[in-house]
Amino acid sequence: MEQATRRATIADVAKAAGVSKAAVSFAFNTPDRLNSDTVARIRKVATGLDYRPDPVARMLAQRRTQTIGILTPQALDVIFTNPYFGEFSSGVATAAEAAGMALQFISPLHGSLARAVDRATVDGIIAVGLGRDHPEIAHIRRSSIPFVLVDSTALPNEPAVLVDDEGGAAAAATHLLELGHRRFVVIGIEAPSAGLSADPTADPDWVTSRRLRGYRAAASAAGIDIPDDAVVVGPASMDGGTTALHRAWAAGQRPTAVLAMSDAMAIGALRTARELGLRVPEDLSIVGFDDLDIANYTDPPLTTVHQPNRQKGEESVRLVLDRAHRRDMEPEAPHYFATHLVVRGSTAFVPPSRQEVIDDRT
Amino acid sequence: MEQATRRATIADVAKAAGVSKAAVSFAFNTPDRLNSDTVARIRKVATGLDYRPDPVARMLAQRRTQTIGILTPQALDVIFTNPYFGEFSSGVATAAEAAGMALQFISPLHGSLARAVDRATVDGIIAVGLGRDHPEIAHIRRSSIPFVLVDSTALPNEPAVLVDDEGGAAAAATHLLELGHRRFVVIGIEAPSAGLSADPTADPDWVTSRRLRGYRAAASAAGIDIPDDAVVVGPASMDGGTTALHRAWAAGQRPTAVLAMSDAMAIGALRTARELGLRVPEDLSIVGFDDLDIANYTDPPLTTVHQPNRQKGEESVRLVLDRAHRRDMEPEAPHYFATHLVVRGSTAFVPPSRQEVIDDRT
DNA sequence: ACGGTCACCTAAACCGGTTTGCTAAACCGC
DNA sequence: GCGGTTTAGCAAACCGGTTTAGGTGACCGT
Repeated sequence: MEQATRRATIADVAKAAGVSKAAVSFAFNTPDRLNSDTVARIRKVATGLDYRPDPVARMLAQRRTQTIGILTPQALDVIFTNPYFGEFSSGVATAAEAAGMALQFISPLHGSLARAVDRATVDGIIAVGLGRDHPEIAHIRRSSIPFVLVDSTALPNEPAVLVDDEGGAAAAATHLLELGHRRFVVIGIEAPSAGLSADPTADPDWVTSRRLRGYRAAASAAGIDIPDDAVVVGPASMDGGTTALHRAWAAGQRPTAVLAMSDAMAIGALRTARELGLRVPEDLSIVGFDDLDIANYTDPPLTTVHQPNRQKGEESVRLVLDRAHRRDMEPEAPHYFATHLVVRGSTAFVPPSRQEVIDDRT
Repeated sequence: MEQATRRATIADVAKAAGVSKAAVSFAFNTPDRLNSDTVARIRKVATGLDYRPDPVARMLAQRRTQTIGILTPQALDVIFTNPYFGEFSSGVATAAEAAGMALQFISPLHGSLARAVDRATVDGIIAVGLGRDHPEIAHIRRSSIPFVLVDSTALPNEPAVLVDDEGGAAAAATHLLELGHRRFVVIGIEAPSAGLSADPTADPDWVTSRRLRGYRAAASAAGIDIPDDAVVVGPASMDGGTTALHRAWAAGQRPTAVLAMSDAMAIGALRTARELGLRVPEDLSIVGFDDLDIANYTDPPLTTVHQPNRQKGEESVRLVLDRAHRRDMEPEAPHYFATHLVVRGSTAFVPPSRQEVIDDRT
């Protein structure tokens, strides 16, 4: 009784309907080429056989996959719990869906990004946060798959989606300086596969370097120095933020304000502050970066640098699709988005009491 | 000068190396079948030509895609910003990576989940949160792609990953009852495409129904009633939680405790409490559900029902891969995970002052 | 009655790999 | 020096669609 349950192929439908494979294909893809009665008949037979064209065969024949890939140097399990990525991907998804494109995530497979790229069946790649030191950039390039770089200035002649990191960072620092703060701790994002390089700012293209330049530019304009030992880094997560600030505190840092390079880390810092018995913003000001949805829901609500996360995602697919369609390869200028400070509740004037504490430290 | 930049195919490599296509294929996949010198030569030629086997052609020939799909009835843009999904997907990614599987997201394409399923090139599907009312379940079934249901009791005879929703919910309610609370507001998750059905508990399989049963079971065991108008629903987001609690308040509800069915909504409720001038937990207790990472970072830290989000993801891929490999289709029992209450700082004894407020209401 | 159009449909090539016989040569023991 | 077994590699079928280049017959005007 039990059928062999092999799916019906286009040949089965053709035979059953007494037409050629081509006719069946036409019936679905370009029905205008067929008599409408024939189309109806073929469609009916197809439905009866529960025919569903094999998407893989279709991809091969058409040489396009209708899929775009999001590539990240970090493993997916960390990516998916990073709300910044969530918002960015959300933007990607919006635009991809509008364009009828499916979405695939490309991340190191057994540790190798190159292998993952080779196995990816995509028409275009959106590569997020690839530093100059990532050799896979060259690999992607050679693969001749259109791509766009996000948050990376590593390849100035390739299409890219960027934000004004330095400007945003400067605005954050300036805000704190205007509130009277002079002693900062900076919480940076560690490079993904930075490997052994102890210096998080070794790569001048890495986001931490860019934002740090912004902080320092504003500070030095006010005659203030942000020394290297006031900079701590960690993974861009809440836990990373908590740990980083604890580490700075343990190392003797007694800031009145914290400049965090991501909201997730800022939320972590918020917790460290509680654990240290510091009230925010009365005892310690904290400003984040990203302006995640959740920045509005913390207590106090987070002062942070806004960047258009979802919009960056949408723009990325626009660029990569653009490039996939007209392959003329004219080098496109990087697309820069503006950033701006959003002042909420986590920053305040520097308290005189804390000022003493600062002078206390040796 | 400029090459035609067509990628080298296996035929090109074969010709250049003076061997057959089969030999090239063997050189990469089953080198044992060839003389090792030949393998080396072929590999060298391939490298020289920058040959990279077309993954699509390979999929077609092998009839497997090495990809698993995560299917959701909601659009991807909402999924990606839902931290519960993030943690679940994180678990999926971990196990998928270990198995060498790529990950694809399947969500309604131009509004149609069925169309999205038909276009998906996956070896297995992990379907999250599909209610009994989703007709696409039948579609997936017919498609003969192995699948596993997550958070859905709609198909008792199919492999599924579930948690003890009722038990967890009962534990949450019991905890509050023991703290003396008697007046609750329940914040539920609205059904995705519930459509016009005003009643969020219309579908007894829907997560909101399951958890509500748990809350009510515990309450009625204590002789307490949770009336329908103490139940408000919204999307499972922070904003959904904020709005829902505001709506309940506006409708005259004056609870001493809030039972939220997701941590995201609980965080939203936390904000509503602040906006209403209520301190948590002094004036209002709030307990969430999910035990997201962030539940540890709110102020106060969130009392919530723990469920193993990542583990559910990992188990899902294990089940679906299992089913894909040995296709014997023996119906497997649903896999249930336990839940348990995690008491943190957002719940406390009901305050006498608030008790008066309650008696105040008309 | 005949060449020309047009509408409709087909045969066959193609996409780029994998896999299944099968053959030819080398090796082997006796 | 002969049958039997390995070893190495090839040709061709195959996966399941799409697409191109015709072919067939009906209709049409003259």
